[in-house]
Amino acid sequence: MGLRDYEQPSVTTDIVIFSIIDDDLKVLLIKRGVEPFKDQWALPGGFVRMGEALEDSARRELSEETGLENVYLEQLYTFGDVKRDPRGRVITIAYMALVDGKNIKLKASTDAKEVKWFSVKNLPKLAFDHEKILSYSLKRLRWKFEYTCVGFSLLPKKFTISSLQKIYEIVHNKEFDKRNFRKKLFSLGILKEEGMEEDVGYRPAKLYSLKCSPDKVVEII
Amino acid sequence: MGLRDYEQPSVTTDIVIFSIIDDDLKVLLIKRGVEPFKDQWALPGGFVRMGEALEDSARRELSEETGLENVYLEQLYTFGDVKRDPRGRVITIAYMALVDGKNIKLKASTDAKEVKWFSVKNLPKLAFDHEKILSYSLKRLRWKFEYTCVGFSLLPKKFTISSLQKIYEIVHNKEFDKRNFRKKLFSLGILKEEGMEEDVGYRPAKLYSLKCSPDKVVEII
DNA sequence: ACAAAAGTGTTGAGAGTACACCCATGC
DNA sequence: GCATGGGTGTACTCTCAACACTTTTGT
Repeated sequence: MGLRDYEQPSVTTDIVIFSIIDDDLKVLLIKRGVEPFKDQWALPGGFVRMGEALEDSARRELSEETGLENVYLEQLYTFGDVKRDPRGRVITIAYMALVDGKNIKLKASTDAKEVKWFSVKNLPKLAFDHEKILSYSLKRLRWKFEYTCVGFSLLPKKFTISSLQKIYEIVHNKEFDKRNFRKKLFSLGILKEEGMEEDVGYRPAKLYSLKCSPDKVVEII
Repeated sequence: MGLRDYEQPSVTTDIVIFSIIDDDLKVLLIKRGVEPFKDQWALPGGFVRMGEALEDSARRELSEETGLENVYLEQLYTFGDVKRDPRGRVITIAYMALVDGKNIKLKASTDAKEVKWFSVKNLPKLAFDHEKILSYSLKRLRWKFEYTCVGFSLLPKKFTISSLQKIYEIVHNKEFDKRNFRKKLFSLGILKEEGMEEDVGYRPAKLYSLKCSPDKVVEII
């Protein structure tokens, strides 16, 4: 029996890009330039090309909106409700990316009139089932923060302990004790010393980098 | 721009059905009755129908092979390598089901010549990328066992503490201390008393049921 | 009385939590 | 010398791990 004996749905990838900007957890949204949902905010995404692996499709979207490559990217979940797209049956594979917010220049792409960071505390109404996708990603993000090193991906390669602590405080929306946070991190043996900060207007902090993969399972908090 | 302006891949669901039978972790495989990979073992699966939600497709496969409904089912991951199917571009959404091994009558379905439980320690060569899918599921299974109540889904509604402990020992392939295991479980407050075993040839044990959802996050071990 | 599995407590070690002060630098 | 964030130690609590014997039932 051949493949064409079955009707085929369309397949897209959508990508939830998180970053920390101005001490706030933000997500990147685009304003749609085409129907359906023209002029509404939505997650960046697009059709998977025939010869393109799923992750490559997500990376392509990511790069089109942010110009970034080599960032942390993980497949989240596949959403395939029959009526999630008014054009017909469209199944979407959602990805989550974590990027270092500094040094990103946003560029509006072909399908998007506008590209903007939104605080997760203050989101607009979203197209399709993107609210569902986003709320799922937020759960996953918080959860992965506790059990893995993914949080480090929101920072530059070399970072200070207190910048890392701030990231954790923002994502979990609560404060941690400085001494306990440092003690825990050092005890995990995942940090490598990388010299000192320079040219800051106060006592320079030590810089560290991550020795292990961001996916490594460790209980950070 | 319409959906048909893009070539469309085919979409299937595959399902990894785990059970504990004869004190061993088993997975259900079918022997394929059609090309490609005719006569090779594979995970049960099939094309997603146009008006069918993804999870419904997986439940349909599950029911076709085992006759079971209302079992624990979770979406795992979506595999979409360009060359994973020799017929063309086929993206598959993998699901994992956990079933109580007793009282299952297997039935060969239309696409399958044979249906059989295999020990995860002794698997045959599998069709497509099903070895990758299976190895991913095993990781996820062990991991979910530690952090959630999913393990209970491998048992009947009412179970004894020692049958539960045995499940955990089989999945993690190591032994646990009886007193510590019981203490931990009781301290979680997720068990409800359900009377006693009857007609066993030794001291009857108390029966319990699970008060919470199998997905509830608790550190069991 | 014996076989088979059920059920039960204590102790020691290690991890987590709470808590406050001095230090290095730039201006 | 002062403002800014960097860096450090201790005591208490709680959880986890190790460990062996008595109880109940059927035969």
